[in-house]
Amino acid sequence: MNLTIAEENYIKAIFHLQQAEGNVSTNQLAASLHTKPASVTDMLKKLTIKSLLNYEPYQGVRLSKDGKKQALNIVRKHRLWEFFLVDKLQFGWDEVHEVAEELEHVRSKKLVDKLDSFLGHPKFDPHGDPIPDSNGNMVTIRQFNLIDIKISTIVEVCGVGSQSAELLELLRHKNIGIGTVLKIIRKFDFDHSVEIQIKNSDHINISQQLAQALFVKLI
Amino acid sequence: MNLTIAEENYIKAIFHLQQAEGNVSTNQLAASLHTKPASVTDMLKKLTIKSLLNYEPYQGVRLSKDGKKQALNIVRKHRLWEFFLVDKLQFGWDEVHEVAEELEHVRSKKLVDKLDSFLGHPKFDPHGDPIPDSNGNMVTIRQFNLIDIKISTIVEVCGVGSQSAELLELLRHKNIGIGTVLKIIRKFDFDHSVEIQIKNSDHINISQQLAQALFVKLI
DNA sequence: AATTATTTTTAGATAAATCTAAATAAATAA
DNA sequence: TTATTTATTTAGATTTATCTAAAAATAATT
Ligand SMILES: [Mn+2]
Ligand SMILES: [Mn+2]
Ligand SMILES: [Mn+2]
Ligand SMILES: [Mn+2]
Repeated sequence: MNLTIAEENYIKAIFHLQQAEGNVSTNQLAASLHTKPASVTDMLKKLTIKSLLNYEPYQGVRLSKDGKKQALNIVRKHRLWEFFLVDKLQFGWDEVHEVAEELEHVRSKKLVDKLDSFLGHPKFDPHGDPIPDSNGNMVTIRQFNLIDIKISTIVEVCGVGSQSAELLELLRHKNIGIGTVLKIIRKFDFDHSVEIQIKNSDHINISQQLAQALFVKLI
Repeated sequence: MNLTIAEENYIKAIFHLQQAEGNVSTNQLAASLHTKPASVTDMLKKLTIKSLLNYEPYQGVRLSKDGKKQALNIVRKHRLWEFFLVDKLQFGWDEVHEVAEELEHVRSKKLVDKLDSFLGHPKFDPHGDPIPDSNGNMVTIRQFNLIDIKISTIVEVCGVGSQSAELLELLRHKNIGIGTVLKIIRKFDFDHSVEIQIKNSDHINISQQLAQALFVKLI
């Protein structure tokens, strides 16, 4: 069954939202897709008929098994294209999201699989998010929020909490990216900021907001 | 001014049709876009309002200056993506048209220009068609129809008359592609077939229809 | 429990892109 | 030159995706 671009964007948004919380509400979806609740309700009815999700009025939605499968395929395409843009075309990691938002809708299984080979079957996209394989499986690593790491621990940045241009601009300025290895030097109770050290360079200060937007793994 | 995918497909179709003939008729466009004449008329009115073409009822259309500029940009994207698919992703030249038909609509000037660099600024797509640069300029080579070449002449295949899967399948079978160098051995008056020789292999016979679908240059 | 506020759905419109069937214009043939 | 055929346009519908405004359901507060 072939989905329209709008339908694919809804399916993907529901997928991401239901990871965090349980049922996804109409308002959440409207906010996430920059559209209006009334439009969301219409689309939910349509996707229900296509049995991509389970929806009862006023109760929010969750993807069906088939819906989840479709979502994983779109996420796979999105992240593979992001990897391509950064790795092959030298885009900055803060510039690729929008473009991938269009490329993800190109329909050709052969294209995706050949792209995957060409890129060397990458496991993570430029933002540290795992790339599903053609069966929808992806690696899961135990990742922690930087704000929760104890002093003196050495960790590696492996993900960011949002794709916003503002966050990525700040990270670029502080020289922090996926794979950056850093040590927690000190934590301040007043504003919950964190002092860290990257490699052997000077100590730098990370605000509470920024620390909460960084996911790390122990090494 | 941002065009929809449907508008871009119309603009590109008009561009290709007006190369061959003068004014492009409603029926020609309908056939080329696999749509109905009534739909074409509607779209022509819309594109006229956007001043992308000059249209008077019953007289057919031609692109305006701006329309031609838009068309060249779409053609550029289409051919660059085709080159990418064949050169980097190992697609066959007979498999790329459909996929490029979607990729050509991804809107990002930066993407196109970076792709162009990544590919090494190719001048021709896998079917031998010239790729416009970012200003809309493309090389023009004097090319002839194979059917018109004299006996004993040595030529190089540089283009095909159509992108149809049927043609490309036949060419693949006969081991003929862009860049193939061949010699005209004999021409038969009965069916206007042509006997040719590729490199030092055996003579093979080319039907009139096939010879008319092959463009070559003198070397 | 009754009132108020919030969320969600329905009703009714609109714009884009398409279609079929009918009307009209242009081209061709008798 | 009139009649016939062909090409093109108009009229009226349909599907998809959106919106605003109003109604209804649910949740939160007195
Ligand atoms: Mn998208
Ligand atoms: Mn990403
Ligand atoms: Mn296209
Ligand atoms: Mn081509």
